[in-house]
Amino acid sequence: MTARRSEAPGTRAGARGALSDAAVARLPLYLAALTALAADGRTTASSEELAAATGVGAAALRKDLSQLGTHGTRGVGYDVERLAAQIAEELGTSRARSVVIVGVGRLGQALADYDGFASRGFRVRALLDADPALAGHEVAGLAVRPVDELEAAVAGCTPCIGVIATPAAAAQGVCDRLVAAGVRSILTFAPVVLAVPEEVDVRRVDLSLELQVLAFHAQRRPGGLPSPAQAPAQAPAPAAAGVTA
Amino acid sequence: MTARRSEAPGTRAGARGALSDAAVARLPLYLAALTALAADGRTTASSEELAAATGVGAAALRKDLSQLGTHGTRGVGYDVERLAAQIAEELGTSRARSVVIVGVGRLGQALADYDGFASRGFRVRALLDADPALAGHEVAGLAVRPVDELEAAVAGCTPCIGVIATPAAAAQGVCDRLVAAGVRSILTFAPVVLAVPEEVDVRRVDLSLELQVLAFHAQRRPGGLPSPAQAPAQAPAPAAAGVTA
DNA sequence: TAGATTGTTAATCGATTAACAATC
DNA sequence: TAGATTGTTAATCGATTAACAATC
Repeated sequence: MTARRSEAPGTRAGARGALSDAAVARLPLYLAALTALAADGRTTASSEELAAATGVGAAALRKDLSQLGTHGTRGVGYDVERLAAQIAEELGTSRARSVVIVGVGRLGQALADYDGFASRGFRVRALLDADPALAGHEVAGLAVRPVDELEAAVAGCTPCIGVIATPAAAAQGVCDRLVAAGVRSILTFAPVVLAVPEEVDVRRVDLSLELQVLAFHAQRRPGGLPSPAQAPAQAPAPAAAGVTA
Repeated sequence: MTARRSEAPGTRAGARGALSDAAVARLPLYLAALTALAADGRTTASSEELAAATGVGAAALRKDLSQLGTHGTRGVGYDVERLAAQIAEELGTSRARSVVIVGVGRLGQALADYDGFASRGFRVRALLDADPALAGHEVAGLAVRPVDELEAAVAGCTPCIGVIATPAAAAQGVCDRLVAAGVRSILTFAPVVLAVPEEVDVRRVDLSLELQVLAFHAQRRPGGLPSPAQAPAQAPAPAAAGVTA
């Protein structure tokens, strides 16, 4: 039941190397699709179905799964329950994982009671904020603690994933403390590049980046933005009006 | 869908083809780094500096910028202000862009007053929610409107980027309405694959996906998760002490 | 000029797609 | 068996890196 990744050197070696980063990022998509299928009472699914449900190519999907060491059945497809369990195992999602959130502004609060975390085995163990006014406040069933208690909070949550939802200026300091406290996995929402030791895994979600990419595409779409029919040449909008319908 | 660039037809054409998706996603990083440098009073920056600040390779960065049609100066580097302006222009960030947010739960609220949006030229024009109890409530200076008014709200916000922050079950319906109302760019936080016509650009941010990817890496990290005990083996710091400098 | 650094090409690396033999 | 669908290989495509000539 443990990670059989470092498997016995007898099993057809070479079959599965490490999954590529791109492949790993697709695993949660497969898992979500399988969960939905299972909820519908489906017991098997073909690579084509899963591909359609996830937006991934069928060939890529089959390759990912085979590298996982799964066993679909030729002529039939994959066993929904079994594959879901296998992916969950692979992702470490079958075990509960602990999370500490630093920064309890609106975003931190939103994350604290985000359904998608709990339903995938993530348990928020502590909420920390530098603002003393917030301390004691209850969010998502947890009392917000002063950031001084970061180390203590992390100690009570191994292995711990740290989530940084502070303003950009505070992020590196918080990151340093998390790392010093032993946290090796960090998800940050602060729009800064965090410096960390090599063994620490940082993933960054930049909300405004996504919007900027959309804006880029919109701008060069044929009828998208460039033709400002009624829009004033440069200055786009007064931004004053109430807009109300 | 040739990425027809509108620029003044005189600038050495042919030099830049369409930027790859990967390159486009790096533009906001460059812009942020340049903004930070400008704030520090720096007037020029080399590709090496920008690479270090963004975590991108210097060669890749130079290639991206040259495809943008920029002009750095050999032996000197890039003009910080000028390059920032050029990238902002390219991203459409220099013009204010309008945004409508559907779903005003915690996440929607967090997005509504996220600094990173406003500071990059995104203006939230309307907040919509299906819950009548929320209607009229003020969030980030805007009154929440009933979702019935979606079409009207979109009409008052061209060109409009739609942000979906509803529960998964509601997402496709909202998406359909946005598309019908003319929205071509959608950012969704709902963990479902949205079906849209080809001309609509959808980007999806899946918060739990990021956490799952972190969990995957943690699980196969040498001292990461597999060892159940407190694993002092590799762990560098005791994690107990106050750590205060 | 001498030193620095870009813009660009060629080489490498990796990921996706297509195809099909294996096999349920 | 006949039909379906996997697992895997080979081909394609794209992105990153290295290197260096151009040139400020």
